[in-house]
Amino acid sequence: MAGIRSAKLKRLNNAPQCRDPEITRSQILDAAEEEFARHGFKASRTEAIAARTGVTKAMIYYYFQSKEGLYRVVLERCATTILPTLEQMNLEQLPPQQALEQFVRQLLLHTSNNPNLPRIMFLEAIQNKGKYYRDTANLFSKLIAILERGIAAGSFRPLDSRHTAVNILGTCVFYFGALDNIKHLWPSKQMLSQEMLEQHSQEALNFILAGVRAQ
Amino acid sequence: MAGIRSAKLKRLNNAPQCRDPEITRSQILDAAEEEFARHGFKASRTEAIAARTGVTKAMIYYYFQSKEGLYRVVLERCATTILPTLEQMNLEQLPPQQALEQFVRQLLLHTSNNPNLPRIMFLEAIQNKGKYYRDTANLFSKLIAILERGIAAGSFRPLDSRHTAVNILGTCVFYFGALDNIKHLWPSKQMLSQEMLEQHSQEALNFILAGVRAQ
DNA sequence: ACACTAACTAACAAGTTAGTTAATAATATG
DNA sequence: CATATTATTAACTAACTTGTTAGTTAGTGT
Repeated sequence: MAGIRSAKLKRLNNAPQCRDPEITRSQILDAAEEEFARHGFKASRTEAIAARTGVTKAMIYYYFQSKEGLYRVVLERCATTILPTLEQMNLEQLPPQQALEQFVRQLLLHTSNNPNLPRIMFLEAIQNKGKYYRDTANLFSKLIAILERGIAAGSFRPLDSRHTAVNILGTCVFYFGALDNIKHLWPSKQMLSQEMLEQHSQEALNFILAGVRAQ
Repeated sequence: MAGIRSAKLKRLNNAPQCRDPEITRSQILDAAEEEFARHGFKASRTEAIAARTGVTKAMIYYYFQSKEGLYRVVLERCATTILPTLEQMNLEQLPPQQALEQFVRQLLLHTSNNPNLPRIMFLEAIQNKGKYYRDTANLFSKLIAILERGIAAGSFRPLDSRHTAVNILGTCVFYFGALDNIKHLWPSKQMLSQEMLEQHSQEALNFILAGVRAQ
């Protein structure tokens, strides 16, 4: 147990109280993301977020004005990356099967890197009816376009593109949303370990490609 | 604006104050199920549940002792039906393909009749880490058994049974969990209408059967 | 060394929410 | 029909949570 003076200079697990706005701000965001992904907006406690960060509750208001302000920034930070990446891939120019495979691979990679994202989006949609964030629309329309191209080309079976898009998205993200419902199936594994994420990605991809293929 | 006296005798939309414990109890349960399915345990307000029912908050404590007591009963009521039904179907005796089809049909029927169930289970798992309810285990082991039988018999491709079980369950219930994320895809439809539920069931079944089939 | 500012804290005010209680209205029963 | 019982309410309390404020500490330029 170090002296009071030195403890005062530390943050969290012996990280020094940094007094660096960039760092503090992003530490609060990280903590908030975890908290919001578990509890949703309303049931999250600003006090708990502050405690995780190792900083006072007042800092949330110093940097983000309100609990809602913090929540908005968390949502924005979560949601930015995937679409631009998909745009760059020029999936329209690939044959439908390959386009679908690339789309799914990218989505799985993205969720593997941001496992909180599906839960935050669920909770946001369920609890706040998308008041603070919508915009899964673009993702869906990209996927639907690929599916319809594939049906027209005869490489996919004659499926309903919208329902199937939902089922594909579901297969990719359900694993993350249901983490705590299913972890008992792998008693000795960490659900977010590299190994498990790769397994999930591989199995999800196989399942999806088999699920749409014209026999 | 009717007189105060007459207003006092009514419940909800002009339903008379019934004073029937059976009815009141189950009305509270219905209201609580909706509320808990939207907000989870912590963020649900007893006041809001009471208001939905058209009864005073104190009635929750009269019938269920505590908010937690009410929540437990809601969870139990949600979760009871599916497993016994599956047991009675003697799926072990059917060939794997048929067993899987029956399993999935039954699960889809059950979730269609109880669309709050998936969301409540999500929220319970995410927010409370299954403190109040676990027991998706039996459902999973039944499904895994069918899959492994099918792989051994060569009627299913060589998939990972646990991951695939998760993907199958996910395909069945994701629709209900993500209701608010996806409803924009059908601007003119009601997501829980008979028509849409049948479509979802049909498409989910096709997707799943195609997803596991050998070759 | 000194003034100045940005980052931060502790303590509190205001509002919300779970749970209680004492009284009252409807119903059943002898 | 009087009385006991059960269902229900209104008004309250205690605990909790958001947001505020007044003041403290650490760094920076002079």
